[in-house]
Amino acid sequence: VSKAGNNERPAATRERLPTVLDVARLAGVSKTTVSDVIREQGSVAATTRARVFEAIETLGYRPNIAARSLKLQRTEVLGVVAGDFFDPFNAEVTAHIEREAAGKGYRVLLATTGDSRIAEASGVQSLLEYRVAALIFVGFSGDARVAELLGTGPPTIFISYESPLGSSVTIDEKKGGDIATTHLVELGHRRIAYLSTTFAGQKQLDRSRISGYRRALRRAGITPSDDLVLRLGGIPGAEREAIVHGLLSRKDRPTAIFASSDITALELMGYVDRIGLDIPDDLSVVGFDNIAVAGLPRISLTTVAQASAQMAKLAVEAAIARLQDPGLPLGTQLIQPELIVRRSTAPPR
Amino acid sequence: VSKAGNNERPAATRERLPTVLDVARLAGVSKTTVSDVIREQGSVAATTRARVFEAIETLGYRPNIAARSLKLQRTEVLGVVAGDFFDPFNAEVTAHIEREAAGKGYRVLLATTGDSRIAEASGVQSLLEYRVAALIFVGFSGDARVAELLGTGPPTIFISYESPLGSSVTIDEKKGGDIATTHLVELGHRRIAYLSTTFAGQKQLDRSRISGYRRALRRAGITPSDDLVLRLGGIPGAEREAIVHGLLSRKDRPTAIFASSDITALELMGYVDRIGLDIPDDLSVVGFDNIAVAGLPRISLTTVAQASAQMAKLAVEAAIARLQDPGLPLGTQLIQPELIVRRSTAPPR
DNA sequence: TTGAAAGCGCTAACAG
DNA sequence: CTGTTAGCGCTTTCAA
Repeated sequence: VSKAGNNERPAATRERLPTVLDVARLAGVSKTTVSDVIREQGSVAATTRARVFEAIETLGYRPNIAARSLKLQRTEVLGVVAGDFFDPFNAEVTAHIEREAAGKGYRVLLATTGDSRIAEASGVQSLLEYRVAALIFVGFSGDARVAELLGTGPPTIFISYESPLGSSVTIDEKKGGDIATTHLVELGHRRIAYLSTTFAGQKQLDRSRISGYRRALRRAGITPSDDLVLRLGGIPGAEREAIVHGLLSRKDRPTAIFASSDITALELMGYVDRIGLDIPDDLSVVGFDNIAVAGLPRISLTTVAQASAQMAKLAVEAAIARLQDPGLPLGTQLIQPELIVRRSTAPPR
Repeated sequence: VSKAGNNERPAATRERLPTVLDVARLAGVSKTTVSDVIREQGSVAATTRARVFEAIETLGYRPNIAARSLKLQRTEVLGVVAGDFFDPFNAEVTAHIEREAAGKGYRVLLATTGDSRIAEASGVQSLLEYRVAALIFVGFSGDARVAELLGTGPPTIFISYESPLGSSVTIDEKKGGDIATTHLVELGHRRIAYLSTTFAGQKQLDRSRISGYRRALRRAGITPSDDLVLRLGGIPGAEREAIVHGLLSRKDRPTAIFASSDITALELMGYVDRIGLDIPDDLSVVGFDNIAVAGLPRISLTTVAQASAQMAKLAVEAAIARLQDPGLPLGTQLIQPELIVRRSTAPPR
């Protein structure tokens, strides 16, 4: 890390930015008129308007949003709380939320939690201090402190979570777990394991997917075994690999694994490759999310697709709808999961 | 998409949130005292303080940041302008920026551009209206309109870009292009192509990496050929594949390709797999960025690493330093690129 | 140790 | 069609 200074003149002490008053003076009108021109409201004579625009231009005037929000008692900012962006699913959803929000004139204020409940709670607290117009959770731990904060908060939308605290946009998680497992059952697998590495917080999500997994097994006449359910959230990487290694070394090792997310499936594939087992010949793997990389030929992961763009769109729309009509009832928008069959699954041999 | 309403009572009309004044009244003190307690300033008697805290608690009071910023004439918000999050490199850097900023008491206000200059300009404009304390660009198009906006703006830090408009945190792009190409040369390759799909905006970055590529070729006594430089930014996917297919169908086809980013390399690998060529036996591929998936066994992409966490940290630190001392000279923090050799490169056969 | 009052930049009555 | 004025919630002199 080297450092190359350059000889730019240091920025002069930051002078005050121009205000409506400055513009008004320069244009020879009152504050109100300037305000009206900016907001395209009231009726201002064309010539006056032109002068105002000119003044704005020459001064480089930019409205101060903080002052406006203070007066208006509302903001056009959406608070987004997301786990982290190392799971591309979160990043993709957040990107779509931002695009969607920007299209509707809203900005996104971000708080990532890095899978820490403390960070989650303090992030939410902070977003609330900014008086965000609405809050969108891209995944939620269910933390009680956060729930309490939300009580007096703005409209809240949960993605991939359901709670009476707000509206939800989620796929049918249980059904997702079911179709993934059913796919494996139909291929002829009997010993099917479940693997999750989602952080300790994401309990609800884990539970729904597992219950779908169990339902599918039972329907096929297979008794679910707790032995085959590995929840490795919060466990460090090396230890995780050892546990998976253990699972795959048993004489009655599973012939298929349903991973609770693509990122988990990818991690698993790494372990499996290192052990020297072949996917799908020795082991079938199904993921969940259908992140972009899952479709790469090298990966070709069979997975349950969540339409991230659609979910983001619905979440933003729901947030704004609740904003415009606070009386709107809460509800859940349930998206249908879709199985994407690729080459990581095959009949057991 | 089905919709399940539930019977929650609709939120009552949003009553005004409590203010310092409400707290003051309840605690039987003045606004000033409340303010002092909150900001842990001045000297307030312990008993008074306790009463104030109690009032805050029962009222569920939360300071209004907009009002505070208006008074203080500053915010603790960092504006982040990023291309999009479909390139995991951007997502990773942004995630690190957010973590780093949060640790220092700053929030991140986001504007993604989706590779559109219009979105970039309007996003910056909007962030400036929010009076962000500093701006961090995760990649920049170099657009002149934006440059103009920045003239009167807050401290600006560019990641992966250099400009007199602000400070920079970037790896030595030219050297990166050089070491990637040199690696291929040393393996014995002579016909080495360059491929980029970065959006039309990212010219500077493309240019630096290409110039490193050319330098390495010349050093090896190879004359760079424009024929082998493919810049496919802005060209739709199907057409791209056809062009790459064309390149790889020539009788004197290249035996190696240096891709300007991992995401481009991944895309390329997909095309190559579909053509039926083997990597690395028929074609060596080097990427740039070292995003998380590049290390997956299935991908095992040789690449030039950019330390995204470090870059984010330096960018946030630089931003805050400039905030605290506006007289600080601009400068570039140059990070050294590092070649990560994996299994996508081998000698030509 | 506490309180009164002014003002940050903006919008919205309400007059003229 | 334009201007005056009050006030959003907060911090900060300056007095008491």
